[in-house]
Amino acid sequence: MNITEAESQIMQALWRKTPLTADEIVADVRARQPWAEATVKTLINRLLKKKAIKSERVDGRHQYVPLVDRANYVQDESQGLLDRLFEGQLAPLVAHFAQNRKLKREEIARLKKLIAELDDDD
Amino acid sequence: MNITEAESQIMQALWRKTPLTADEIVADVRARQPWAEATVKTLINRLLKKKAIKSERVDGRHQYVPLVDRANYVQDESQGLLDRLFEGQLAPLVAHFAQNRKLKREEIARLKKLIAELDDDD
DNA sequence: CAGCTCAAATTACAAGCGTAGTCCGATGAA
DNA sequence: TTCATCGGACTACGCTTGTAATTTGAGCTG
Repeated sequence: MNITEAESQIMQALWRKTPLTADEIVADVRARQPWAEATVKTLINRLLKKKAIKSERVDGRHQYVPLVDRANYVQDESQGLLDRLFEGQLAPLVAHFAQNRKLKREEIARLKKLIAELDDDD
Repeated sequence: MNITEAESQIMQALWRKTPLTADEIVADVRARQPWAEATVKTLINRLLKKKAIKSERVDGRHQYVPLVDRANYVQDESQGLLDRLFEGQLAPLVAHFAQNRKLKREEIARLKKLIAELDDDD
């Protein structure tokens, strides 16, 4: 039930806008990836088989809709990374980026604001 | 030159302690994964072929040493995730976790401290 | 020296994946 | 009605990955 890297391009398209026809997916994906049309079609079919998306015939054409939720997917992927590399926690990741000076001033500002709001919320 | 999920277990072992003999790697990895010894050996060899680790014969036995740097690997993986799912930026990731209430009070505190220090540093 | 033992290297093999071409059936045009 | 077209389904194929067994080679043992 795993969505592969390549397949995730199709999901991204559907997450941006739903539903889409096969053509629209192809167009969206091909704007980003140098794949043949047939390749995108294959990916769509694999996702159908995996029940990650579904299709319904709407007057002649197929419309595709995601069945897996983006937030969910993102959560799983992210947590997976944290688990593999950062003992499951977010702070060490942030620390890593901080240490490696991979944070632009603007990002720091955003983070700061975020954290502050968090505090309020909680 | 890609390190797969399974292979990364061997890397983790070597990053924890270097150098290690094949036996030691096997022991370390098998403490975490239910893999046959042969499997771990295979992974070691694939990493050798990929030049992700090297071995040197030290009186009869082979000693294995990582050639790729952990910080580097972590950086690449993390950035990859950010690129794929968060427009390459850290703040959206943190925001995602925040929104999904995946942050424990303690983690928030840690983040807060981190960000504060960052500010100082910078 | 002949065999045994253990580590290292080689080989195996199915499933998944990236990448894509081909086939088939419905729909519209002539 | 026949033919061309087009979208969707099916087939293809080599590479990678997970998982592991088998073979080889070097040193130890008798």
